[in-house]
Amino acid sequence: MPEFPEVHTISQDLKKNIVGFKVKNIQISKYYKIPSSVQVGLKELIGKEIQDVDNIAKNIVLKLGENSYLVFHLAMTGRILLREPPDETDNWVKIVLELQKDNKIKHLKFCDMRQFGKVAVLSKNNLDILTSKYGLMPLNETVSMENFLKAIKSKKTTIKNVLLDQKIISGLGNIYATDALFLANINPKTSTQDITPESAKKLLKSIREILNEGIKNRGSTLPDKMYVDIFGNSGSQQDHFRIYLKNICDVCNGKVEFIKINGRGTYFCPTCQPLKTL
DNA sequence: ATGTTTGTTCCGAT
DNA sequence: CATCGGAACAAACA
Repeated sequence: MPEFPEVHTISQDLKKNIVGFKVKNIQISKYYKIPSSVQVGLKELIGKEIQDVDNIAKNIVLKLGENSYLVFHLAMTGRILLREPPDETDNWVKIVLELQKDNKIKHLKFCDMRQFGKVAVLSKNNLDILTSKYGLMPLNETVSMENFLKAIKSKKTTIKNVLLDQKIISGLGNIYATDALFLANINPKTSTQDITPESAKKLLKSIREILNEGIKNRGSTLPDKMYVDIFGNSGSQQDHFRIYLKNICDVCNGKVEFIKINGRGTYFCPTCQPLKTL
């Protein structure tokens, strides 16, 4: 679900709206099964002030002190909502942080229908360890085509698979990877070993274009409405999908093919994305 | 009842 | 060792 543009939208909106607030109380749903160590870590946040919010790959990171970071991973169906009381109407609420600044109260809710999401309270050292597990961030301007090509070639698999491997390239999920490959005219089944410097250059440019557009449009909200921003509003990138969910190619009017690669639904146009082998 | 889903991890097979 | 496919986590929907 949330990929980089969605997570980035959430973390930036949180930053604007909760920095300076203190954690007044924390409620954990009794139906939500998390390790007791995490429950203890959460309770230790009471009384601390939110100093900063950012994201590391698809993780949302709240800084509550030099050595105390609250990290959420939303996986498929996680949501972060910021509500002002009274506010009892949200579904699948697992954790509520009651925040206070002066006389203002806000409720930061972590919701998760399928419960594949993760929450953790990490020390600076453990946050650094988490950070080190992620590969290059395509939007980082210091990433060159050479770095990117080297990362791609470090694994022998399909280009689609390597784009989704967070240890190699971080932030892309199924939707944005699918659209970026279409934009770069690369067949998703192409072997990483067959990617040329020219196509790597075009792919990096396409990934940046699609991620920046996703950020500008505040993410993608599919028909199931699972992703919404912290205020409960939908994004609009779904109105600009290049090939994801489509039946007919917008460019050539040919029939879009739908296949599974590593179990993930993959759309591609056989005409615009021919399979090339060296 | 079956198949599908934006993510990640682990296991066994190859 | 590298990689793949499937299962698992759990819930809603068509």
